[in-house]
Amino acid sequence: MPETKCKKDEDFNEWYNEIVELADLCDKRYPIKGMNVWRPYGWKLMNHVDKLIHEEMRKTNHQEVNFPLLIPESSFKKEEEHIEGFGSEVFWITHAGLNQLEERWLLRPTSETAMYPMFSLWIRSHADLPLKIYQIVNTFRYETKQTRAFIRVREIHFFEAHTCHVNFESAEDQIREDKEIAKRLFEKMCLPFIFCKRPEWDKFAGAYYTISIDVLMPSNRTLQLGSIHQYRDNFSKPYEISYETDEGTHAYCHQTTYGMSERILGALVGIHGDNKGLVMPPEVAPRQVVIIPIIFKGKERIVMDACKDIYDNLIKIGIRVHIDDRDITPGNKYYDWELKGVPLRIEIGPRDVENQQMVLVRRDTGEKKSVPIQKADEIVQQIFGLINQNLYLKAKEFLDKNIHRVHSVEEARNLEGIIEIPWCGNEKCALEIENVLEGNTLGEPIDDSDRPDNCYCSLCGQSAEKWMRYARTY
RNA sequence: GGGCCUGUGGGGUAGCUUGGUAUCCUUGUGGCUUCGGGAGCCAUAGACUUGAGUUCAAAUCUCAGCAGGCCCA
Repeated sequence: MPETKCKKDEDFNEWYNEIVELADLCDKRYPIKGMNVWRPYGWKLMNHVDKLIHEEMRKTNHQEVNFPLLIPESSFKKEEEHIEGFGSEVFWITHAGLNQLEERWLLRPTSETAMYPMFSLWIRSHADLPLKIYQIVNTFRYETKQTRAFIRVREIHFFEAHTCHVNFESAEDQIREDKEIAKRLFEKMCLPFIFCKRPEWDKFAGAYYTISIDVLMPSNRTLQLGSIHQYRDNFSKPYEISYETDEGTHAYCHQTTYGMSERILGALVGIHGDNKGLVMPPEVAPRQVVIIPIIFKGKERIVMDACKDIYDNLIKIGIRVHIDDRDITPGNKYYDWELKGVPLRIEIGPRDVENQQMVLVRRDTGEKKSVPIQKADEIVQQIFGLINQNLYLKAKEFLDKNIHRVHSVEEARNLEGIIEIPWCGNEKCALEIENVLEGNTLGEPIDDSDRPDNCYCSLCGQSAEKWMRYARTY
């Protein structure tokens, strides 16, 4: 049985490193740390994830834009907290050709400071609001820590939505919509997640508050897949994004942003994969069905014809299907497509053609069965449903099993995964809990209104204000 | 910022202690035979991170650079 050298449940990090290269997702040999080459299969996969995002944006009336990569230093420096947060990790451009630039430029670490001077020009009246735009572009951060394919990189494949609203309440409505987008999107990718409201000292630089979207990787470390930020008027004031109200007065906009990256791909690989390779949910699989002809001498024609019939049948209902007619043995092809995570395999040999049957093999369970060729379209769609359900439930079960609500650090000490523990609201206590638990503060749950009544801060013993989540993170 | 380690065909490796002939697996290419879980045979291609030094002779020893990994602050 051919499998990865490193086993997923023995050394997850090594397994992950092995799999991203074996499956042709990326090439890490590019000579700059944290900048990997997207290979065709990986890029295709990313495009399919992006396609789901584009769909959501269309449904929610966001317009796509594309801003320049470079930002003048003066634009960047208008919001103080923002500079402090990003200052140490931006790439600077100081020269052009043989000349030193009069004003330095930087590669966007995110696009607030590129967009907001333009927003200031675009928005004049309440009729221009809400403004809802987004882009999917590369952003740059000079990471000094260890980099990891798709998880911690220096050139980030970044989705960012930016919105402007007449007031705080309207921006809050946007955040409600953002949360719904996340629920729909990640369900399609079979990725159960949690929302966390990040603690004051760890929110996005310049934000009023930040909500993170976190998944739990098999290593029991969390991976943040996205952020939703409420800016209030923190940026609109320094960038002078104001409008004329219907009463003729002037007011500053309230803003939100929504960010996600190729970390989604990291989660798909890490959460669904196994020791045979990737396991892709049908929604994002570049190839959803692969047909393997089993050719015997003299029977080439009838087998290929049957394959073609099934192919036509599936393509008609929009399935991404591929006939693998390479001149290598069938077994070789099986391993290849299992490595790439194709959800469903169809085998057709002379025996099947005779019986008007085909062999179906599920990637997620390995289950194999013969079904009538005529019903291919119907059965394939039905099985996609089962695969989605199975992948989601497996991941959900793992997540639920590893969220632990406890009342003291002693109880938490030997637990893996995500810890929820009562906390008094004092930053010092939280940081000390981080030390004791050797984890990071994720934030407080927002999706349940549970308050830790009659509970006491697990550190100082004062009456607890909220549940706080801790975990080891990527 | 401080410390430690590594660099050999496309990939994975042996050789380095004790200087002299670069090993094995995989992959690529051409051909014949094959095809229900990585088929076989034949032919063929392909590497010592860069520079300097020591030496008759350097993958091997020394120094420096570049690149990567890990640990600490």
